[in-house]
Amino acid sequence: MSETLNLTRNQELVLKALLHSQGPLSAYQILDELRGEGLRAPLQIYRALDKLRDRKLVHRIETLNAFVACSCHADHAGETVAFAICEACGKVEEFSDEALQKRIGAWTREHDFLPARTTLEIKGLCAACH
Amino acid sequence: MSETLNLTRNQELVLKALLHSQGPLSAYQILDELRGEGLRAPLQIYRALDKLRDRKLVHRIETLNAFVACSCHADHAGETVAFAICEACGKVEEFSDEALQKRIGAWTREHDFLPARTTLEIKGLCAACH
DNA sequence: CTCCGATATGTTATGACATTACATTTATGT
DNA sequence: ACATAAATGTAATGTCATAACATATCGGAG
Repeated sequence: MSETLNLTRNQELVLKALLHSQGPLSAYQILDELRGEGLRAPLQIYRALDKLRDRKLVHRIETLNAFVACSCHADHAGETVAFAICEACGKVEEFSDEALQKRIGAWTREHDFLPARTTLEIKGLCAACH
Repeated sequence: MSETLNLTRNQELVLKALLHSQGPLSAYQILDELRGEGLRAPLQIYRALDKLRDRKLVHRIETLNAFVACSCHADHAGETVAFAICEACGKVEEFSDEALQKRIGAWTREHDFLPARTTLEIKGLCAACH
């Protein structure tokens, strides 16, 4: 799978670290996990993350300063991705809601605002934690 | 006005700095503006910001690591506040959209997620900048 | 194949944002 | 006026992210 994506070694290591993780990881946590693989500097992680984010294989969670592997198997080009973040267990649920996007689009049209990127993050307690 | 809010000196200085600003300010930018008033340490700013945020007089823009004075004169207790951020001129438009909140509420109910705080930030170009 | 440009990597240093810990002062209520 | 809670001052440190520069690797054109 990763092979067909033509990832470089560092990119693949970073993506795997995120895929194996239960929750989001900060760049420095990823670095710590990959020191055994020879990675030493934060920039090595950030560079890999940048490429992975370009390809939508990884998302940044703004409210956590952390990163998650994309769990949406569809190709969400252009789509806004949203997150529900459990403050108890740390799990992050990624979703994309058509109606929500329409509603955001309606607001931006009404206000003549040209949207580029939308960040939507909901913090609370997931089904398992309340 | 500020007097009726019973703000402390530091809180008032920080709030005024934000009110006088065209756009969002980072805590360190606020500090720089207030050195003349005798403030010296980041913590003095962060503490004032925390109190102001508790009282919803100030909001944090997560995607900018910066803060804005609340521009909504209504009392938005419990409401989700959203932001449209112009990447050209830096202006931040604060808004609260009923339909949007309903839609987010619908998603959380469907997924049995108990929401606490929602962050919604749209980056793009404002009417004046495109 | 070999050369070249583009891309990725390695490394050090530094910048930007935020908090911990502790001592002191000021405000508030009884 | 006294006790307690809230706010303040200060230094040090922790966390997140990027700049600058040198080197190596990949992929295509000749």
